[in-house]
Amino acid sequence: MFIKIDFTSDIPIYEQIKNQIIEAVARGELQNGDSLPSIRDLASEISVNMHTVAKAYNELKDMGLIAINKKHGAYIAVSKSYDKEFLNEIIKEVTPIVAKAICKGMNKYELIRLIETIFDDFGGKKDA
Amino acid sequence: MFIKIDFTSDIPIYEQIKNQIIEAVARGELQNGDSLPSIRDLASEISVNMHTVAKAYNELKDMGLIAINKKHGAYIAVSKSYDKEFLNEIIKEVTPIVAKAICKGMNKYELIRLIETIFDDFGGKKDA
Amino acid sequence: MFIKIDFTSDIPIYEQIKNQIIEAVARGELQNGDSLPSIRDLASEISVNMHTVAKAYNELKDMGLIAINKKHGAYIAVSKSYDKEFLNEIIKEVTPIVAKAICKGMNKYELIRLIETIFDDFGGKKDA
Amino acid sequence: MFIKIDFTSDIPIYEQIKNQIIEAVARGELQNGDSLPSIRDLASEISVNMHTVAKAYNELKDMGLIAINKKHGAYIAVSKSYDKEFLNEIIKEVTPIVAKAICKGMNKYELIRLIETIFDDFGGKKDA
DNA sequence: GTGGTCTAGACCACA
DNA sequence: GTGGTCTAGACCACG
Repeated sequence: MFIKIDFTSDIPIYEQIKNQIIEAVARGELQNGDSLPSIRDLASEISVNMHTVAKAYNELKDMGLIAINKKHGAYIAVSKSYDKEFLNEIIKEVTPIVAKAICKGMNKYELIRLIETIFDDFGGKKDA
Repeated sequence: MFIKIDFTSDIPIYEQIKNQIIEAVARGELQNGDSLPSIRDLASEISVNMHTVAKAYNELKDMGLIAINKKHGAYIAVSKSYDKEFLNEIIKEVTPIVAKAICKGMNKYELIRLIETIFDDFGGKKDA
Repeated sequence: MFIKIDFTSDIPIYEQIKNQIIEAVARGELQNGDSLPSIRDLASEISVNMHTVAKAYNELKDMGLIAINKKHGAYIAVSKSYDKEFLNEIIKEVTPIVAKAICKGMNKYELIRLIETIFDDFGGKKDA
Repeated sequence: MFIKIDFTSDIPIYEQIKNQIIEAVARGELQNGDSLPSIRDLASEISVNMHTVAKAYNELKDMGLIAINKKHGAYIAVSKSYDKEFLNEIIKEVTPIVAKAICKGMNKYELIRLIETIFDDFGGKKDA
């Protein structure tokens, strides 16, 4: 499986798992219907506890990115729609980063270029 | 003072202090040489522990945003220059957010517009 | 057959089957004597395990909604009478929902209107 | 403390904790700002594991009923507003119960009386 | 075989 | 002293 944990990072393990799955979906590597490894399988593969993987999966479920059931385990099921609440969340997350960039003298076009590059690295063709 | 803590948020208090100071600098409200309240004053004003304010100030110092000395206390001392390391940090922070936005169906131009708006809200004139 | 399973839901499948049959009876679509599909037929139709359908049927039998025999299979056999025990069960189920609604600021008349609407959607004429 | 767990019930312990707190809020016994026992205290008091209480508290937080922070622990912080999503959730929960009642021959007015009684038991004066 | 719940006990960050 | 994260290992319900 594609997930790599950095045990020295101060980002919680479950967050790392979550992020890597989100990024795989953004990259198009995981598509609707694709199934994720079972909680126990992934846990043993990356040498973490079952509960840690379970927490990641549950938060992905809450985000509307995957569905979980006992028959098929966890699989990608993206509900593609962003509401005002989601936008506010994004804004809250991005604002301090933008502020930091401004403080360090980054200008608008440099920042936008950066975002664009990151976006395109996910396979921006989809939206070109 | 301009700092408002949301004790309900799950962003740590020291992080909230840090962010609000960063944002005040980005907005131009705080400029090089402006002095920050003393640790004890700010702590008592916003009803938090001195350690908490100290932690925020120390991290701001490490970021190169403020300087601290016994004579003048803490004051803004921005070194407006970003190196590759800083860029990598920004990228690491922004990447999962961009991925999340893509998963939820946001396209590149919507995302860029969002960033632009946030940027401009800080008083983008400086860099236009 | 009229049953649709949502494999994404976290309501167990056997519960979904049960609920949909109960609701069909409430709507009057299924009436006393009407026969239900055989366990294997329904199972294959909605692509679930036979055990799952059997569990749903058994619970419906325990509720006094259907009867099962080898000759006719499962058929609707409602005993329209509720005792104190049934009332207590209903109360236990409804209480936390009412409490939640109150916490969220719903008032009595809003709640009652909601229940009335749900009731009428089942074809309230029968009891008006 | 007021929480009583039924270890023989098939309702998960964390759900029982959640419900009892919701009901205490609905009854007005717990009001905005009132603090809940710390996770560990409540856990030891009702003889369950820390994590079980933590799960209950976290779900209450997600529901917008309590806030949690390290300074004050958990305390009531109701966000009183119900949106369409909340209504849909209530409807989904109530519908099968109403259907069951109809099947058993309950009529609309009996059902409404029942709901009214439950509502009033929470101290309906607030909304009279 | 799948996830869900629960326990016991540990360590850490925040305040 | 508070909650947050993580581990190890158990039992159960669902399918």
